[in-house]
Amino acid sequence: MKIISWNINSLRLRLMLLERLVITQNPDIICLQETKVQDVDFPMLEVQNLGFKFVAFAGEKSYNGVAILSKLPLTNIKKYDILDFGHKRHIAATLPDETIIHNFYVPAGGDIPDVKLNDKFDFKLKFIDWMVEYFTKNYCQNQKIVMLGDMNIAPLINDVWSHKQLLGVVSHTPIEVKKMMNLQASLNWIDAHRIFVPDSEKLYSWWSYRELDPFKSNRGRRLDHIWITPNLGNNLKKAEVFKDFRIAFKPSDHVPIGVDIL
DNA sequence: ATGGTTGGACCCCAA
Repeated sequence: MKIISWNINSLRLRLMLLERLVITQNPDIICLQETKVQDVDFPMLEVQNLGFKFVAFAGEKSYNGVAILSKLPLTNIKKYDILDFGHKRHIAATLPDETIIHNFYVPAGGDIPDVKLNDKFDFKLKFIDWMVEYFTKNYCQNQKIVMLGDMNIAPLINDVWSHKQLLGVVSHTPIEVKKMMNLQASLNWIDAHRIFVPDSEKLYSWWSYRELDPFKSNRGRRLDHIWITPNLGNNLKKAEVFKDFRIAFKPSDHVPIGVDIL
């Protein structure tokens, strides 16, 4: 089973790129963030024509929005309005083999890494706390969970182009990284991509639109993640980053990332 | 040290 996560930054604008992803990678499941489409305008026909019979989405006008596109039946679909901000940043569903998929779009957190000066940063930190509490309280033994999405945090030194220069930049500040480590510890989550790419190697999933030639300057960050519970560890066969999508025509600033799980 | 770009709505906000 191949599962892909992608912050698509407008689903309707990038249906052609989504089609390319489906044709080249043939995933069973695609989890999207920043769909930027309210539910009444969701391009259901287009998505079904790409082969996804089972679709779950939670969207709003202009901002946020998440979706799960699946070739396998989805049951027990859940959408949480985390911290009651009215933001569509979470959707979850259960697969036929009982594996649960949680798709998150964690708040970016604004520019100033200070909760007293910046409400958005406060929201981001509390959002991660909510995730920790949710998984701690709701986990049942032997449950298989895939938790993925745009976490908007690059936790490791080699998840950013310059650890030193980004220590004060929202996405790589010590306080966020600590929160993310708390979350990782909550269920002993496995960071799928770092099983295959050692911590000593640079690995990115996002490059700013403000770079003229993103791969030349290569000032990337790994903001997108796929984590699995330890009981899925032996089933994890591959983890990929589809870098080419960053230099496609009209790209998202994030590229799709994927895992193969038996 | 600063500004650079994009998407979607509206005359700017969030990223």
